[in-house]
Amino acid sequence: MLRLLQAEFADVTISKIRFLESEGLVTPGRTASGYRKFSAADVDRLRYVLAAQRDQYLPLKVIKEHLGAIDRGLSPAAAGPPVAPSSLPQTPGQPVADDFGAAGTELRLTREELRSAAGVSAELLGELESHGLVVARGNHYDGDAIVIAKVAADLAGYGLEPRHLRAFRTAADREVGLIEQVTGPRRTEQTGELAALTVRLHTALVRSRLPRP
Amino acid sequence: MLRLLQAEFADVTISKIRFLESEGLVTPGRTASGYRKFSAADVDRLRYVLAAQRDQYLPLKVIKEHLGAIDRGLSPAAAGPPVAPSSLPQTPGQPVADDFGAAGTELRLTREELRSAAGVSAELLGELESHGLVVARGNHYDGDAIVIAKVAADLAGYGLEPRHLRAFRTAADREVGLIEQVTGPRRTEQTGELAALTVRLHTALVRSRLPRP
DNA sequence: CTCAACCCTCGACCAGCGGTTGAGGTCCCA
DNA sequence: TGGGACCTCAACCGCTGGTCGAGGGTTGAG
Repeated sequence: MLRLLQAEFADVTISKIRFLESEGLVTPGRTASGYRKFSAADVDRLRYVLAAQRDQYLPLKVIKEHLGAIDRGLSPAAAGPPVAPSSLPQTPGQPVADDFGAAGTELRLTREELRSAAGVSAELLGELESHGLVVARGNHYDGDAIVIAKVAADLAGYGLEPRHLRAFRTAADREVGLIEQVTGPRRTEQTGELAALTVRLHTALVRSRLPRP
Repeated sequence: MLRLLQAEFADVTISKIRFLESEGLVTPGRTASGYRKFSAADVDRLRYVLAAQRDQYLPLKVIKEHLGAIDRGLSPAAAGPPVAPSSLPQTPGQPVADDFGAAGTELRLTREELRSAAGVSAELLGELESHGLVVARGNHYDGDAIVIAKVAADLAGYGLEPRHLRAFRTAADREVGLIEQVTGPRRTEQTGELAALTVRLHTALVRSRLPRP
């Protein structure tokens, strides 16, 4: 069976297969005396693993998850290729990464810098400020303001204007209030962790309540 | 510009970017005094690199080839996912993390499976249900329920119990209500996009309102 | 029964990737 | 003119994905 796979994958060795087994990617049967006995299904599985490594460069951890998904009757989500650069309208992107750790020095943008970084009109920005969505700290704005302004601009494209977004502000305020009740008003190690958790909770709740596809 | 990318990719650091430059993946301009000066195109390029790493697990060597191909006007060959072994019932995948795209077949877990997947006590799960945080759909639970239950368990470690989390439920309901006002009660292409946007808005708002480090 | 050719396990070791760290120095503007 | 942000370069590091070898059992041909 080793020869069989070697026909297809040049660099497979016994030790590699043993290693893959030790990582839980295959679990061949055993003979009475302890020799491995590979079924056709085991060989298919190995083929899948080796192909995923060679052709998709996937790390074993991810391949293992895929196999797990396949076992449970799902098919692994194959992330498409990222959007090529130099196509400018990048805005509708991934949700913001859940990083609430202590950022280094904060970005300090002037109002004009913020406007151009987010690509929003002065008018929209004004509205966002008057509804308390974007706030300046001593006449400078930080990186979150960029994200907020960009998203607000996108939402405007769906007919949602700043005034419709006030509820988000109050929800966020309440969320932060809750966090501060737990960790106190000063920023600590826990503050970021807690924020990451609550935001995850929020995200999952929203998703779970969306109409089913 | 570092902060700009950090909004999208949590773990980018200055040293990482310098490393990427040393590997020839970006070549930002320099000021007279030797400081790096990143053009919008450079930032796009970095975005591409980081997205490829995070979402496709591509090694830098491969990403570099892709970039080279793009520069020469080609589009990078994206290897499709390998053929699944032993062709089990192929159903579209489980939504990963913050993916609001049209999920295919949902995960369907029994209560007990959910409990063990999330690692929570029957008691906690009961409370979560009675507060409407976790809901069964015809006595099965989906993947979001796992996330919700796990996070709730973590939050319990901070003294936040299910009853403290009701506000999250109502906030999520309102958010979904708003989305449905725009896209209608049926799930469409837009529903997911809009949800991703609002969740991003929420996240950025929370972060912006956290006490400064 | 014996011997060669396999197979097993387990722990030590290893190379490369993808960065991080720190020392030593420059730049710049408040 | 002080301090914070930036520079370079070399050393270091942790993790992944294995390989190697010692020590020992199994199998089948002769």
